[in-house]
Amino acid sequence: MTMSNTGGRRKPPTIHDVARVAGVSRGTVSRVLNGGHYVSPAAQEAVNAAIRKTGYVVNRHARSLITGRSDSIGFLLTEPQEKLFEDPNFNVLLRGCTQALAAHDIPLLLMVAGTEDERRRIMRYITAGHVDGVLLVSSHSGDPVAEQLRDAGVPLVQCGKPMGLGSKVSYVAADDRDGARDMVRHLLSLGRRRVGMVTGPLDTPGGVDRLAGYKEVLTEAGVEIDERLIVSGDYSRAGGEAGAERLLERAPDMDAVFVASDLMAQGALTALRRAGRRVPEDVAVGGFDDSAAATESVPALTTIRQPYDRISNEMVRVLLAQIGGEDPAAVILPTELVLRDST
Amino acid sequence: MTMSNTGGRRKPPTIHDVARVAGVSRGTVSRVLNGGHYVSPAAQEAVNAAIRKTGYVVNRHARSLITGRSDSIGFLLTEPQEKLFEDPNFNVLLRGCTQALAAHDIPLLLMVAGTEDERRRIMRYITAGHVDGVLLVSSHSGDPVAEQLRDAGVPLVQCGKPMGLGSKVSYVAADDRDGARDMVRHLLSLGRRRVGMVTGPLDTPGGVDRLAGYKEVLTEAGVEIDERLIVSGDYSRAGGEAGAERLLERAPDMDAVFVASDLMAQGALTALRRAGRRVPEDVAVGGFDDSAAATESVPALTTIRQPYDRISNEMVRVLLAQIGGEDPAAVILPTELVLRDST
DNA sequence: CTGAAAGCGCTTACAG
DNA sequence: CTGAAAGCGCTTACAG
Repeated sequence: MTMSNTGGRRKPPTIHDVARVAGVSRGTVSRVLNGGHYVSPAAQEAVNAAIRKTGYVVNRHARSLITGRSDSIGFLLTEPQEKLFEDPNFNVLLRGCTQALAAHDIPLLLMVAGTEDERRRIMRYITAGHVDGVLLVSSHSGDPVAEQLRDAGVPLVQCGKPMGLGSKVSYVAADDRDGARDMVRHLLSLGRRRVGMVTGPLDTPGGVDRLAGYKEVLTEAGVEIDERLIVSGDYSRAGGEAGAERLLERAPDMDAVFVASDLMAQGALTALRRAGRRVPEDVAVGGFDDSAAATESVPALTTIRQPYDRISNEMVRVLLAQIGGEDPAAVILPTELVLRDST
Repeated sequence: MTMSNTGGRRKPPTIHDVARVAGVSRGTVSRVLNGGHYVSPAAQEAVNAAIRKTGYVVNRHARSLITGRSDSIGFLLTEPQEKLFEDPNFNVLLRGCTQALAAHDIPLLLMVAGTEDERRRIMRYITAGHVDGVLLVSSHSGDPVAEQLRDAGVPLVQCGKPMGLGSKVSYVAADDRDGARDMVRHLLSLGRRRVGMVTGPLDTPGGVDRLAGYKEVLTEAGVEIDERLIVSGDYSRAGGEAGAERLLERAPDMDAVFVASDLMAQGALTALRRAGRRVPEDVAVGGFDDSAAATESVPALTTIRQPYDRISNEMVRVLLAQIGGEDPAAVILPTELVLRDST
């Protein structure tokens, strides 16, 4: 049981207090704190008892001053459009990373670099060594921040595959192409042949790779690729709505549509409803992400599940490994087709 | 321009380097860093130039070690049900606080205390002085964490009014009662007389106060309060759906319903649609929050806007003041009726 | 296995 | 206004 200091902040016990109570030197206490190597069981025992008795918690500032590590991680969101915050996927990711780090007793610093000014300030903060590494979440990958951090030698893991080639940056991503393939195969299996697509932004991996998967499966199935059936979106609900509208104009005989995000698919549902098309009877709709938007939509969306829990866990794992000296790594995680009412 | 260290992390410059370049003592550099009092303009100048030249950034760990302050703030989320993360309001709040703090150059540490274990760990972390203060966001206020922090003398601001009386905790909240009054008055002005309500949880201020506002206005208007027209919800979409369903059973003649959150209102729309009621023709629906859910709903929700930007700004302001020695304070912010298509 | 000692980078009285 | 010096709480070689 820790001592409760009622009212006012009492000066917390230091390693010196622990040493005195345990009847050992401060060096020995420190050794116990740092893994217990080269410490006799008796001393170990005495120190642990003293820690419990005094309610001692290590002063991280003092420790960091000497180790040069901060024992904290930055979660950096670069979002020119302030959009990512509204993305339901972002929440899952943030929560996942927070908890994965908490399991290692590492605090997460949330940093938002929306403007050029903020970007500069945060870069200085990071490169001054105030965090040991960075979990980077940006919308349009190929972000200059990623390169800057890498060039400054800051351990870094990106969420999603970086667009810039040979950038030598760690990342964790779902298998976009394979997920898209699963969805389009599913739509074809329903007998649909006029399958439209609303892509993501084509300067993002999710934009490019999901489109690639779509085209591949169609080609493999001997279905001709019709460019009128392809429009690009921006991952926003409004973008999905506009995209579906355009598709209906250009290809009124469309009987299915693969929309590259659930949020956009939600917008597409609105456009289809307005156009008098029944979902899934007239047009089957497939989304991507399996975010909250998928279950909230009416009808609920058939979609491709991105394993966000695993993604955040892997991001943390890879980052900690890199901080520990390992080389950068890329992790691609499998997706899963989730069947609901929209197909 | 700061020096770019390409590849590998070079040892950052210290106050000693700056002193040497500026031709002054480290004490003088420190004084410039800390407000520039008792420093001659010449020295001031020389130091600033040296800082620019060396790219010096203060080592916060060393500073914290001596000042006893951490110069960071914790954003603590206590959520037994992991629910808050999905709440669209939460995002706005988190982003607002992050940016308000960034303006003061103060990093925000995100902490999630979902389980008893996490709560314990985080309490130790906080009381050990690793943050200077805490922004507390909890669903059910009257949270034991708030009391523990207050008793430990940790500066603290809660989002939303604490339920426990006389708790002497700072908080920032929207005016729930007044907002509810505005909404119900609006519904009455439409000529509706059978106005139902789906409340929030009655162990939260938003639950209690919005209900109070509802009853007051009805009474003032000479409309009898019918308990069949009141059901309680849990702020979830599903809860709103179930609530509206129950209301329709108990009071089929209901011609309007005030739902205590947009998310619940979204659920209520689903239930109404299923029951064949047109919104707003048959039943007018009013929400609360003006969250993303309000504009995403079909029809878009008439609602009460909570000024989340101001709330987060005020939370930060009050917390920093309290850290600076001021007494706790309560801030109640006005709400605003936002008219859309559901009424 | 253990203690004494140096030192991490800063701030802050203390003299001047 | 300024410098020299002490000290914040820890870790880590260095002897033993």
